[in-house]
Amino acid sequence: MLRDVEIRQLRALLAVAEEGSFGKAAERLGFTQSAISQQIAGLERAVGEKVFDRPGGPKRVELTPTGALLLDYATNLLAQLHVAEDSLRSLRAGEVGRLVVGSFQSVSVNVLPAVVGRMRSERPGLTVRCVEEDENDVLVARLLADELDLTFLIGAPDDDAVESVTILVDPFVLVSPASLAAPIIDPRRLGGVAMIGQSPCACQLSIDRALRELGVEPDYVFRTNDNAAVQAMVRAGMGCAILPDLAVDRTDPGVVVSTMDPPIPPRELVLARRKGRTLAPAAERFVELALSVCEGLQLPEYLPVRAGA
Amino acid sequence: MLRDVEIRQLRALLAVAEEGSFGKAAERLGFTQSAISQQIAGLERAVGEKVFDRPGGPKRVELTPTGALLLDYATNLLAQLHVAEDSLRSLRAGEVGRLVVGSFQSVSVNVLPAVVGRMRSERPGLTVRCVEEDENDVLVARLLADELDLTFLIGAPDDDAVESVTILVDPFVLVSPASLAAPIIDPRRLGGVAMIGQSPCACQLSIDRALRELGVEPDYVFRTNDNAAVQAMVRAGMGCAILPDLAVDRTDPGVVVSTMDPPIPPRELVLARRKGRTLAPAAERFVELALSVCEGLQLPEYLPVRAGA
DNA sequence: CAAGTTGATCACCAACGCTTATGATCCGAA
DNA sequence: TTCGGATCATAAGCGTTGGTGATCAACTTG
Repeated sequence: MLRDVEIRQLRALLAVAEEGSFGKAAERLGFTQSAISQQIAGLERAVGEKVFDRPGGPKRVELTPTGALLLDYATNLLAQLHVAEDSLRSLRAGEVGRLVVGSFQSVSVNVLPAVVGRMRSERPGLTVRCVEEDENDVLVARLLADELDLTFLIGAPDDDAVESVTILVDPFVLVSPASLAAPIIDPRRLGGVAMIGQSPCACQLSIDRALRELGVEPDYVFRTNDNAAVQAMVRAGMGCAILPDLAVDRTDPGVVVSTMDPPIPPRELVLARRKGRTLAPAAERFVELALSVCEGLQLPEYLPVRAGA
Repeated sequence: MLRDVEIRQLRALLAVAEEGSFGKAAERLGFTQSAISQQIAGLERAVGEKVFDRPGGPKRVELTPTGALLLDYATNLLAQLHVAEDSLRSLRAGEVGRLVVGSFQSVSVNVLPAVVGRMRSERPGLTVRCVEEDENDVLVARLLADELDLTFLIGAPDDDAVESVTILVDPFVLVSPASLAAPIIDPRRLGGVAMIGQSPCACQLSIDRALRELGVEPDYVFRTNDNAAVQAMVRAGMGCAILPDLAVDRTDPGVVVSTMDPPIPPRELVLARRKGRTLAPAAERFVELALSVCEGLQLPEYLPVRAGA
């Protein structure tokens, strides 16, 4: 039945119907008249009935009712193929395509807006959706569940189904109240000092580990996952905090931000994707833009060099 | 580009996407794994990019963004093909299809309702459209212009682009006022008798020709194309009329209907179609039903035998 | 009736597309 | 780490398909 019609035959149907002649149709499609004759014959074999009445001689061939019905669908079908082609072009140009990015607080505040902004100005039609999660593992899980195309993470994950590129090395800084006589610089002096911290996320755990290696057991008097809240606590003189540089509001006159000496290992911000998974061009572009934005961030403020200044 | 994708490849795309495996898809479609591999490869060649990510090993193959986009269209396309198949079935069953029939007054009143009624009870979904024209030639012209699929005509047309079947031989009868002492039977006695006629259409002309051959010059005191009006005029005693039997209302007690002796040549009602033109099954059925309905009409009332009775 | 259309058909041949068989790759268990 | 199992890719073989070019047959027109 119709199961074995070929697109080529539908194109022939359309051309013949419009031209009213096998020969003209052949010319239009770049075939010989013989080929068109065979294509239509094949179509008629598949359909089981004639699709054209052939009056013979120089008269136009005319569609049978069956042919007219078929032409309707053929036209539609071929049009859809063109639409598909256009969509494909748009996809290639990065103008469309799902783009769901996993993120977390400090990135959402300091990196994402710039990246998304540049994406949107480059590709006005595209929508980027962001999903925020505090836990690294949750982000990885959602990436693997195909809910995310890309995700920001803290540190390259230990999962070989995931591939990641480092986009920013974000050093930890010590934040102390401006009211303090001399700001603390040496983390080893934090023993016995009241501190503000986060609940034990990946980031916080790495800080604690580093402090213990320096022989310091941190004393957290308050914990919150809201970076601004941490900073407000410090400003209020409730204690000191160690925060990723990216999470600190440096315009706040109520706190002093100091590079630690000796430093503790900085956190790495990476952008992760499923290994072996092809991404839409728009997503690829997102990675490039994220890298470019972070380069711009690193130079003025976060360069490791500054640690020695 | 997309210009040379094949339906077979879209089917493979769909099957692989659903099964998550080339092998399973092959099994479903009745091919070998190798064939599917080649079909997908061909599709990817046509599209210009990979359509599936192949993780290797027993993992599911997964659509790339391009593949997902393409699948959308493929699904749609294949669905349309199924719809087309259904439509074709309906057409074959005579459930759908344009059916425009040309007609004229006496047929519209006495034949069409029965035929259309049987069509509609046989095929509830189908709509039959009727176009009424008084002139035979106009009907033929509209048939040739493809505005009509079929048309009733008076007499087989003299045009070899048209094919016709006689569906009814309709004798002319003489209609005289009931008030008349003795109804006229011999048309030769019509000389000098006031008559009601139609304007000179094909039908009227053939009556006049026949009368003249009998040596009678008809004297029309009133002309109208409305058969009921003609009969009303006769009833009112304004004169006699010669009408096709089919056009006469025999339930009217105000007139006397008589078979003429000698008779004049009856008119033939035919159903005409364009020669060499395939008709929709519904139209073919219409012809059959028209024949059957007219057979039913002929027997009780219009049989030529009755002329001798 | 002859000329000039037009579609159908035949013979031929290249290319396609399927199958079978084998190779390469990856995962997971031992 | 290594081996077995599963998966897709690739190569060779081969029948079929689908193209061209040359007629053929049917029809219209002068």
